[in-house]
Amino acid sequence: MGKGEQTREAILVHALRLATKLGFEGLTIGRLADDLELSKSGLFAHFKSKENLQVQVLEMASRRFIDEVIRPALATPRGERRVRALFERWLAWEASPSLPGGCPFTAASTEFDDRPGPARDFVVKSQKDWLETVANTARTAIQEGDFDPDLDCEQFAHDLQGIMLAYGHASRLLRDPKARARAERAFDTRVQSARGAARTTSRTGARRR
Amino acid sequence: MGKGEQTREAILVHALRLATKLGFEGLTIGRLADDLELSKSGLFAHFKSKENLQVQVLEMASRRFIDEVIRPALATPRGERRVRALFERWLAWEASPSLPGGCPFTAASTEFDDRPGPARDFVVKSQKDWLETVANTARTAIQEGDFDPDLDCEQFAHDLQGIMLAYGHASRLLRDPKARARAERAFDTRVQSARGAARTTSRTGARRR
DNA sequence: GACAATAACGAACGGTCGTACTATTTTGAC
DNA sequence: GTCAAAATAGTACGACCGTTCGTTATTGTC
Repeated sequence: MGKGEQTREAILVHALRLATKLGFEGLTIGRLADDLELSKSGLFAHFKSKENLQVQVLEMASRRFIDEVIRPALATPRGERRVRALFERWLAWEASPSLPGGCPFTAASTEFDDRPGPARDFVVKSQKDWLETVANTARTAIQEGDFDPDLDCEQFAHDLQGIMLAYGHASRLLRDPKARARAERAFDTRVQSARGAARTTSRTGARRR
Repeated sequence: MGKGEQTREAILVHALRLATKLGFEGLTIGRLADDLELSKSGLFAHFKSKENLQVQVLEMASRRFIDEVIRPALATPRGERRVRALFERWLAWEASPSLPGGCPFTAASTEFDDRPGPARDFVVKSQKDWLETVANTARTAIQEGDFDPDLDCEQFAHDLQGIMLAYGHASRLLRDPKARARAERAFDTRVQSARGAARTTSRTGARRR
């Protein structure tokens, strides 16, 4: 890895940090250069525009999200347990020390929802991918016999999204110490209802139909 | 109402409009003055700082929220119906033409959650009040025998918040045409579970215990 | 209709924004 | 160690930011 790529990486790490606290518009090239003790123009040269910088920050966030949330969850056993892993990994992601302002996609979602452009496009794609991953994981939980075959997996993913957004709202804005417990309880309830009539109590490997 | 208050009101109306689309930091005095064909300094004189402007915009949003969501809902019969009214009024609020970028509190929540100051303080207070209103309404639904007496009303309010946030996410960012249906379904499911063992089928006025 | 109070304006301030250029330094291959 | 290439710095730009101040126009009261 050449020198250029090295500093570019360092810039993006810090930029992501900042973006979670100040937002992606609040993220500023001058501030970034000061913090990293680089000249504004030197930093700017790595990205050819601010829009580009924003997109690259989002791309790094996406890579990290896959590494820290999706990949580990996919390494757990299929079925409800994997759904649960996805959720727990997400909670850890949201509370990650390297994201002091919380999930960057949550911030980006409200910030770009009315601002067309490549940044918005990327956020939309990321969120759709994420929802699809959750829905697919729920589908495997059906196949494993954990979830009701009649479960609407897209609805399930949508509902999980709501639980996660509410968690961010309660913990970040309201600083509610019960936020975590609330999120877990909401999750448990939702999973419970997703089980439906799939199985009653015991965890055999048997599949329905 | 004197001339001053009149234009101040007009400014706030448009500022709220803008804030839903551009955010409260993106809201700019120059832009605001241009749009309303006022001088920057003339407009500025109405508020003594931008922070003040932001707070006053939030205050107007709060007044409108009470008029358009809370008050009408409180005019409906107590019990589950009132909870439902609260939710439906909120959906209308979020889609109101005068709020082209959606609910201003949703935007403000993520924007100010890491920025201390009077604006943040006001948003926190607003959201706490709102959650409390929802929880209290759920409590009356318990009293009416519609909801399970063991229902955790704060949890219920928290969950509704998640449903609403997910609705904004799906409709505003993802432009998902099914967003509304998803939100309604999530709401129905949550209400169903809040009923618990309170009543079985018929809607008599009978109370449990 | 006079006249104080209020509202709106115009110009300017120091700052910071993103960006464009040209120079200088540093890097890495030979 | 040389030398082209790559990375960084320096300077400047026009635009807009929030804010201040002195002036002018409008309002509402008597």
